[in-house]
This record gives sequence, structure tokens and C-alpha cells, in this order.
Amino acid sequence: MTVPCLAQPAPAGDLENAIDELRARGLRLSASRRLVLEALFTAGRPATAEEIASGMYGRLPRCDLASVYRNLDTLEELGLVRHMHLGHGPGLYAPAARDDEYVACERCGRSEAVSRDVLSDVRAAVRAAVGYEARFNHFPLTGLCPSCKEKLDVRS
Amino acid sequence: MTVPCLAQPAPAGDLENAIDELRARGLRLSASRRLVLEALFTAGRPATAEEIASGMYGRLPRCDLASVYRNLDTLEELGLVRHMHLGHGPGLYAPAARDDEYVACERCGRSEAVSRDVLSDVRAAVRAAVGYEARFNHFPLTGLCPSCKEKLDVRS
DNA sequence: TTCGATGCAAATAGTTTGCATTCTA
DNA sequence: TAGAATGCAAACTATTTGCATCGAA
Repeated sequence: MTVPCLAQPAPAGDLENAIDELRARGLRLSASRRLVLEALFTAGRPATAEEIASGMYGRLPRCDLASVYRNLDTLEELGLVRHMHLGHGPGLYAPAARDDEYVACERCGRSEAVSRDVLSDVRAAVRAAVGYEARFNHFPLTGLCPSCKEKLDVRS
Repeated sequence: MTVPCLAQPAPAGDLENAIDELRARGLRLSASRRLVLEALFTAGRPATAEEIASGMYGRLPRCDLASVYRNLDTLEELGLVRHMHLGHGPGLYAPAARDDEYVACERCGRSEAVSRDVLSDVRAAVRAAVGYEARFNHFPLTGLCPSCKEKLDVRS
């Protein structure tokens, strides 16, 4: 599982805003909860629960994996965080503010983030074909990336 | 996880063809391997490994779950079977001949099979937008189904 | 009679839950 | 100081693997 490339670290104020929001809802800011937020808001890319719990490759203190999952759940309920499943492997978590969508290659496993408007014609085609409102921010749009497509010389 | 609705039991000859193919490749037809094939070719819808191992709700004898997974792998390598992931939950297996694609609703969890040509405009739009060759037979096209979309009165 | 396939048990990955303890508000 | 949140251990779901035994060709 490769990681999407478009995302960047959240603006500095976003972490503070998230903390305010948390307090406004009557929730406490514990050490591990702050850690989860810091990890997500400074990562610049979606992260796994395991990465967060193990300290983001030395950048942050480590903390318990179960607490990380519990906090991710809580923060997602508050609308501060969201998660996605890009192929097999563990779920990935990111600040909710980034509403990028994802495209993933089934063959090489790579995935990339694209901003929502890039796929508006796709959404329109889906609406016309099956009446669904397509969303690619939780599960990606899957297929063969241009390079794998070429290698396989695929039927269109 | 609801199950797609378009698929029907495979034509009667298909099971025999699969068995012939298996023998032609030098593989043996053991009791549990036959069972896996029978389960898939008569189910009329994608089935989980667990459903197959536990005897398809009484319709067939039960057999070991590990053997089922091993056989599904083998049969998939032979190109006789394929599997898909429609949302969370266990993988689903079906005869490879059915190359339907899938559309799944993120909100209500329901998924449906659609034949490949229904989504050709969608594939074209994806090609134009991101250069990928979209495929929805392993991971589904996800979004909100018409009924959930209406309930949420969603931004398009 | 061989070696492919099995059944059982144990391991694995990802995630969730129970519970006594800690610490924020 | 109440009760929210923690850390640790155990449970859980989906899947894979090791290994001695069995059975199809």
C-alpha cells in the first residue's frame, strides 16, 4: 500500500481548532488524545493506527494502540477525523477537513489523492448509469493506473 | 453486507467444465475441492469462505475452512474463480465466468451487480479524468444508493 | 505408491472490548 | 473528586501456515 501524494500538513491553526472543538463538546484532552491529533494534523498524509501508536517514526511519543483506536473513533464521531480503506491492509486516518478523494491501482497497489472536483464528470456518469452518488473518500476509485494499464495493454 | 442481486446459478455444464479444466492442469478433484466448486456454481450469488465451509446453509456437506481458503486460492489461480470485497466484512467468491461489476452503498451497505457495459461511460469519464482504467469487479464502485442519497439530500 | 490435498491447530493482522487504574476538568 | 480516558490483556474476525495423515490418480 503506497500512500497518496497530494495531501500536505494541515495549517497550524487546525490542530488548535480541533482541540477547541473537542473541549466545546465536553471531551477531555488527554495526553494520548493530543498525540493522535498531533500525529494526524502534522503527518501530511493519511496514517495508520499502528503508526500513530508507535510514535510516527520517532517524531512523537508512543502510546497504546487500543487508546489510539478509541480516540480515532471518538474524533471521527466529532467530525474531526475520517478514515479510508485504500486496498487491503490497515485503515488510514486523516483530518476530516481534507476531503480529497482517492484513486488506487489494483495491480501495483499505489494510490493517489485527487481533489473532489477532478472527479465531477465521473460522478455525473455514475449518476446517469446507476443513480448512485459516487464517493471515493472512504473507498477509492479502483482500476489500473496508466502505467499498469499500458503494461497489460488492456481492453477498454 | 447485503448480497448482489443480478447473479444467477451458473449453467449446469459450467461445473463440469471447471472440473475438466482442473484435471487438464494436473490437479486432483478431492471431496472438498468438488464441494467448493459446487457451492460456488450453484449459489447464484457470491459466497464467503465461511458459508462454503459450513455447508451453504445445509445444502451441502461441511468441510474445513482452511481447505476452503486453499481451494479458493488454487481455483482463482486457475482462473475458474474470482473474489471481491464489497465493503467491510469477509471476501466474497464467485465463478470467474461472471464478470459482473459491483456498485455498493456506503450508507446502507447494500451492493448490487451490474453487467460490465452499464458502466462503460463511467470508465470513459475515469479515463478522461485521471487516466486510469476503472474496474469494479474486485472492489465496487462506492457511494450513496438512490434511496440513501434522497434521505440525505446530498450535494451533487 | 506417490505426492497432492486434507484436517486440525496454531499463528497472523487488524481491530475491539473488559476492567482496574489514572488523571483531566 | 467524579467520571472520562488510559494501559494492559484478552477476545474477535478474517485469513494463512505448519505438519502429520490421507487418498486420488
